[in-house]
Amino acid sequence: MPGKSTPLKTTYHHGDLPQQAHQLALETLREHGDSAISLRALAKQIGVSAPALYRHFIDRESLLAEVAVTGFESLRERLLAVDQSSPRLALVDIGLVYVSFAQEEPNLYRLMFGGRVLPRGVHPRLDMAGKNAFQVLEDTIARAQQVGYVKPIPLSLMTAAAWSMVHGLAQLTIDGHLPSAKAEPHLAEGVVTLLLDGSLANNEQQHKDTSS
Amino acid sequence: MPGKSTPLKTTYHHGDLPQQAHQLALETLREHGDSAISLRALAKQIGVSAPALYRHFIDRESLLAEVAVTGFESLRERLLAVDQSSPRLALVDIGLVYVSFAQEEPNLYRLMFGGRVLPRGVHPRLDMAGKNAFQVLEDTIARAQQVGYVKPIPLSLMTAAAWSMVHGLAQLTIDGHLPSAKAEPHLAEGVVTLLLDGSLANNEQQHKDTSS
DNA sequence: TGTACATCAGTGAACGCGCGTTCACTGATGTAC
DNA sequence: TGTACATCAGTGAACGCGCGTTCACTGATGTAC
Repeated sequence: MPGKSTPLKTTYHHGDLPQQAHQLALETLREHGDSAISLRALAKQIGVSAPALYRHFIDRESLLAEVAVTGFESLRERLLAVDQSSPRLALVDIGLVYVSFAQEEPNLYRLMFGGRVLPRGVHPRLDMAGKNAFQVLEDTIARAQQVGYVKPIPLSLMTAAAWSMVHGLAQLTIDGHLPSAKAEPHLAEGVVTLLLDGSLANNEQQHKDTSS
Repeated sequence: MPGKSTPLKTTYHHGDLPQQAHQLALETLREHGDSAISLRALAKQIGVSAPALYRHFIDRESLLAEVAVTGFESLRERLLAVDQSSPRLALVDIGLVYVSFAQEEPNLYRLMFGGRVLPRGVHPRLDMAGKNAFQVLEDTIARAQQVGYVKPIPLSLMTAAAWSMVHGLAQLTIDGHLPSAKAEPHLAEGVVTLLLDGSLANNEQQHKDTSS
């Protein structure tokens, strides 16, 4: 029965346990949230004994941390895919991609940013992955600032403001405090452009943006 | 032994169970987060049997909901206490008070807005309490708009933007993604004024603000 | 003012559950010679 | 190419735990007359 999906193998060695556990944990997370992830249940579904998982994960929390890490990596990739040819549009798009990610993966997003389950400073790889994703946002702002598009105020303040905005918007919509993307398709766009064109944009000075 | 704190009573009736349970739950939440709240542990600490709590709370979740409700009420009171004589200053202060609340009560704030533990639509009183707190923010923006201080764009959009900003800033700082208020005392002020003076403020038109 | 009685707020015992994790182990795999 | 041996990836059993919740109950309280 355990060899059902790999009928050629006669051995009881699974061969793919860590990846499969990771994948199943992610699916459970998506459907039922992080608190529904249990090593015993995972092992049972995979068809393996629970202690087997301890060959690959130190404990439950480090499995969660791994899932969160890949979450940050996938967020980072999406952010990197944004067209950077126009600093202004890039900023808006970064914000929208960010919010979309949260809306498509609410439970993963909550795990990544929830704070309760995986506090900062405990899993260095996780902290690093978060930083890397965040870095894409900061780089985009820095680029826009070099080109004169955003106000000449400290980059860290600017970034904090932009990040707060998209993060807050993401959280409030996935938690049902603000109308969802379905109910109000243009809310995110409105909010993000309001922030960027208002707070960040340097309206008192002609900038050398290369976009149309 | 159970009558230790109320030595005059000879009866085993507690008399104050719901309030005391509520209070102790709040303290546990503050120190260890919502997942640490258990009815059995609560009852044990109070010196009462666990089933006794079911005289006053339908289940664990409704106790959590009650705690969250009082959280919203206390947030609302703090927001209402803000000086409203100057629309612009009122807006900034509302934002700062909001963020301070989250920083002072991170676990309570997470319970109120976490989304995982208490989803919207399940506890009507909770939803209402959240709405009432939010309303203070909206009213403040509306007032500023009437006076011409903020841009003439839809109130709901404006409110969503302002709320996203403060909520995001709150979450990111309490979860350690942005420097804490201790490390960067002026971050919140900078971010909030950046938003308000930039995105919301109507810079192209003289407004009739009554402040200095 | 006294009493019968309904209601209320507790009790202890128990159900049934799932969890993370450790232990001593066994069988499979890979490697050095 | 064959073999001894270290290492690796699983196993079943068990530890110890706390949880939410239900049950039938008892003793206290409040109320109608």
